[in-house]
Amino acid sequence: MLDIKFIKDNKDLVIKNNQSRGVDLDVDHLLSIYEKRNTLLQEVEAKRKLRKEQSKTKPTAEIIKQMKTLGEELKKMELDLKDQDQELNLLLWQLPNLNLSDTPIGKTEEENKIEKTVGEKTKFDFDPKHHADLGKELDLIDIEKGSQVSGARFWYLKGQLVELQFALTQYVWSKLITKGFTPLSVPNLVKERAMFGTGFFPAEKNEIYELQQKEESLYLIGTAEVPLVNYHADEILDLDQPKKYFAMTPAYRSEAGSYGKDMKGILRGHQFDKIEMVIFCKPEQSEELHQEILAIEEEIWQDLKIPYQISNACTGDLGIPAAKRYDIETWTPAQSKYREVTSCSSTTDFQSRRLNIKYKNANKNEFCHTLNGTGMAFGRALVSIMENFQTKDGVIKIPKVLHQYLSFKEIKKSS
RNA sequence: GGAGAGGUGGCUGAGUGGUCGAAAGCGGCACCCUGCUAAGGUGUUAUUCGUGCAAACGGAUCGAGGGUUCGAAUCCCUCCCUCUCCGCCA
Repeated sequence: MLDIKFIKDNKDLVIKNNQSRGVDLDVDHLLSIYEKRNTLLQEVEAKRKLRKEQSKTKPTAEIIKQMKTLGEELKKMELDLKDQDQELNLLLWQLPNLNLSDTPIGKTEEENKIEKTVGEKTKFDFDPKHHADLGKELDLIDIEKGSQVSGARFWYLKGQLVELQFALTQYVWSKLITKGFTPLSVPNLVKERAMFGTGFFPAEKNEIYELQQKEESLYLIGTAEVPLVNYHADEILDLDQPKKYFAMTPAYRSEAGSYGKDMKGILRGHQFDKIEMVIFCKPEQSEELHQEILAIEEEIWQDLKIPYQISNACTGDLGIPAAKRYDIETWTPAQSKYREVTSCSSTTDFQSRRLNIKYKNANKNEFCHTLNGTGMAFGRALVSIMENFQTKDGVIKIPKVLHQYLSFKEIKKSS
């Protein structure tokens, strides 16, 4: 969320920023509502003052009569005020974060900027198989059973592939511990406020599963970012050292609007396991820490020896809360292209303002910055390994860095 | 699931219809005093919104939202949360 006063003082900048992101929102209208609201607010406050003064003493019958009509007027005005506040908020909620200066301007992901490419695209002297086929042949992925039990975009992973995921978990886990991150085990169901606070609502509401209860609905997290960032909601933090957390959770995504996309294999499902990092820091540290998160993500793919490229997401491809985002895309032989496996964003003070997360500052407590990044999205990591490490005989080699966690060095057909 | 008790400022905790944004204590900050490994004294110390260059002034906030009332921390309703006992349970 942006500061309404900032919007007022930097109208042109906000309009330009919206345009760059393809967000069509009438900022003039928003500001006029704000003006209207403030005028009304002043009138309401004047009336409240009157009432308050009279209420300090026992009033006469005459005054009680007057106050009664005043009360009725006030009630109407307060209702109006509430409407205007709601209208204002509705618009404010939709405003995207401000771009950082080095976020490329563009409309679609086609215009994302490839910052660098690392490693050679894996070469095969045979036609590399699709992970879905490998998964079936080696009895590692059962998509039919998944859809039988839960519907499309669900699956079962089996045997050594699950062991491989477990090895990846241990590997990423210990790496993040080494890097100074604190592991958290977090709620996977959150209240509406948590979703609003992190910026998934209202924009991406259709992507989130809702669990209706008696009264207040709960929502299944699409990423551990949500409970991690909300962990410090309404707090004033001591940020002499940035706070670094990570959590492993399933990520639940309804994938509304991606009908027919990536239907083969396990690239896109309603549920996948993921390790997510989140950092709380002072504003002046956030750009450096963003690079740090990216460096950790890179290190992981380098360790695994999987070729990748880094993409700096253009304005049109950024989510509402992000000011800047890097994606790592690994080489996916069966599709002969780079596919997103991680993403890390700076949300600057967008989330902290919504969630009221401040840090101790000399004169005045200020909103902190929040950053998030994928440690590992296991589904797509498994795809990368399966496809890049396959051999002509239909065997999947295990990356060296994982050997210490496993009792086997390759996955082959059991005879 | 059954029965009960609660949610007040950074913390503890008083306050059951008006003079309460709220006693007192602790903690924090400032100053004073005293020369000894520290104690005492005095003052100050919530958040947020609006008007204003500012000083300042005003509104709102006692878990959240509604209601009753001329007036609500206080009464009523709903929800959220915490705690205790019983039951159940990974």
